[in-house]
Amino acid sequence: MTNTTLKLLAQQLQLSISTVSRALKDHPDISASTKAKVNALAQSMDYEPNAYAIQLRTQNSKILGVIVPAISNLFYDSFIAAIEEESRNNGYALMILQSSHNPENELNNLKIFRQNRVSGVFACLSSSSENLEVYQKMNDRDIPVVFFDIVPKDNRFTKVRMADERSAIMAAENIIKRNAKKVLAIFGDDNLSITQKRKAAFQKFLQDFAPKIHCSYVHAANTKEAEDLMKKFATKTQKIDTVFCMTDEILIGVMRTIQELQLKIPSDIGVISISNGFIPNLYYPRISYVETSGHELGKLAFVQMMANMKGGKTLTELTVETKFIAGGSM
Amino acid sequence: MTNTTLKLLAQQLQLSISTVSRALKDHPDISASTKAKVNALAQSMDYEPNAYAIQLRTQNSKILGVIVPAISNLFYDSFIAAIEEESRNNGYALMILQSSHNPENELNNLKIFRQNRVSGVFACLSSSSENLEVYQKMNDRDIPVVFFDIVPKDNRFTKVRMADERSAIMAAENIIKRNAKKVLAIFGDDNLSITQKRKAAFQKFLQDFAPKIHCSYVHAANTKEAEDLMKKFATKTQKIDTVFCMTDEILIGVMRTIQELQLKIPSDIGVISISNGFIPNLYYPRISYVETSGHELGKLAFVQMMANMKGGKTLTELTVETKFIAGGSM
DNA sequence: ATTAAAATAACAAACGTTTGCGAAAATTTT
DNA sequence: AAAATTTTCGCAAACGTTTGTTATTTTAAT
Repeated sequence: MTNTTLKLLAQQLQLSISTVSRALKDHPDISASTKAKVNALAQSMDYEPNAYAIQLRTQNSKILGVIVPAISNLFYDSFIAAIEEESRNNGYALMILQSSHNPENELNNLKIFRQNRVSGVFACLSSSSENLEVYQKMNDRDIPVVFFDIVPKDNRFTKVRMADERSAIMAAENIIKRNAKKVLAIFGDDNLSITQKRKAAFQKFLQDFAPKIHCSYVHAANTKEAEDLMKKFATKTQKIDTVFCMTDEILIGVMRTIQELQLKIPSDIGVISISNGFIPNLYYPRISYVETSGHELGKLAFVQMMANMKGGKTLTELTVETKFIAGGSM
Repeated sequence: MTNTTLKLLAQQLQLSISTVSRALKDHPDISASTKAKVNALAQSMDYEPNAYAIQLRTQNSKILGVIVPAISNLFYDSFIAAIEEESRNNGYALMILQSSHNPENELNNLKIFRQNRVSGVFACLSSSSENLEVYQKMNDRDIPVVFFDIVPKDNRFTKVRMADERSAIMAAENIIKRNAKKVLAIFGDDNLSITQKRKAAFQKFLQDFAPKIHCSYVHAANTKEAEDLMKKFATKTQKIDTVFCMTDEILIGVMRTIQELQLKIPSDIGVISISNGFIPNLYYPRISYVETSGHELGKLAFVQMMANMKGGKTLTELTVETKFIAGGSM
């Protein structure tokens, strides 16, 4: 069964293609009566305009590209869900590709985006040290690029990200408020700028405002490392009384150890993390966390995208603020 | 800056458009020397073919549509990740739309798919009692539809899903093996056929092979309900010794209560769930579960899609087998 | 040196739309 | 009733490809 086209409708109605086209878009040139006829037939033959023909003619694809490191990820999920919603409300569809943290895939994805003439792309870098030339070329072609989460230093681009320093400071604030004495602070991959920023801010704040607190700074690349680190520090003679987890992965490892050692939260140990909130709520008591909302970030990114597409360039680095969500773990 | 087109290349090279087109696809009619020239220029002007023009001409979009209830979902995530990977390897791109469990959105998404002339669609029903006519129309238009996870009863369609009965039986087996006396079995939304199947199989198996076990069957629509139900049953005089959780959401609620009441796993209470494995591994000890792999399902779905697209109709309902993953909770 | 065959490249139509422009029909104004 | 205006619609070109057919050139065969 072949698709219904304008031509087909036109033939059936003994009208020209252009008249049918205009009738369907409620063009003032067309009389009400023919509009009615056209719409009726279009409905009954369930005509759907061919998006490809339209794009070819209008040079406007109504498709936005998204590159994420992984779809299977709490944070990126909520980010995608947010821009999907916004896109839908604005007549756009999303083409989502994952880079799997691989720059080669990322490049290939961009090629697909260009072949599909996306009107814009949301990109999360798969590696911090990246060749940005290809993104620049997109911008040159008037295809706005909005970087999110893992963004380049280069400020020729529009970027949105969480307020990383602020969130680390918030965590530190609450550690001081808890009156902690001995803290274990577990950070993520040291190569990521996001880690460095958070760590620097956290460290400085603690030293400035609570120099007496003894804090051990360590890094865990994954859940297992976090689990082991926690075990090591929790069984020392000089026990820690508070642990800070920079990511969900770290929190998961830490919590496994806490449950294994049957430590009581918050009396034996206080726990605070940075998270979008899903993982912290899996436990009892709920873990207190500084919220980094992929959803919020997605909304902001979309606004920026629209701004870029409408007006001229808005070359700014915007951050979305974070807030502290009190659970029962501090 | 305008996009590079075949026409542009042809003008620069003083060749016809058709020659350039054929040169780029290594057509035997074109001499090696011109091919070289064409490729060189195409490269330097970084030409990317316009996917829309190609689709218009060839009537083949190389895009597959996916409808999931929610992107932010462990199971669907892994499903999407799997078909994304397969698609990429086969030259397809994905258009992912979420229905948010809303049939109206689902309908609208299908419209977008048709407008974009997708070559096939993977669909997870947002409601069990659904008007399938629109899907039938897709099939009539030679657009294969592969239903996954939540599938219609109607067997005009290709369906893939987890072996729901088997997984429920596996759980029951392990409950018997544990020598449980008093069991709480929490199932999900009773309206879903997936729930009914699992429950029926579970119940029958338990009655047939261990009629002495006392089992309470309840339903929880969300995490909170599961948490409350668990609290109610765990504080009864006649305490339960084992709990079965049909979904991750339920497991999360149950675990919150278990932690709150400080029950010891597995001595005070045994826990078993059906899950893709992420959530069960967040706890200590790790929760034993029957694995339902979205990844596996995705791969199977893709195979079915390709089969449908190549050969004739393969109207079958395939299931992917599940396996029991022993944690320390039984 | 002719002719036949093979290699190479150009022509043109088609895919389904949109849209500027012009033509015909209907209506209003003189 | 003729002219001016407005309403309604059709024509044709264009978007960037692919591909069947044809034309030209080169090479090989007689």
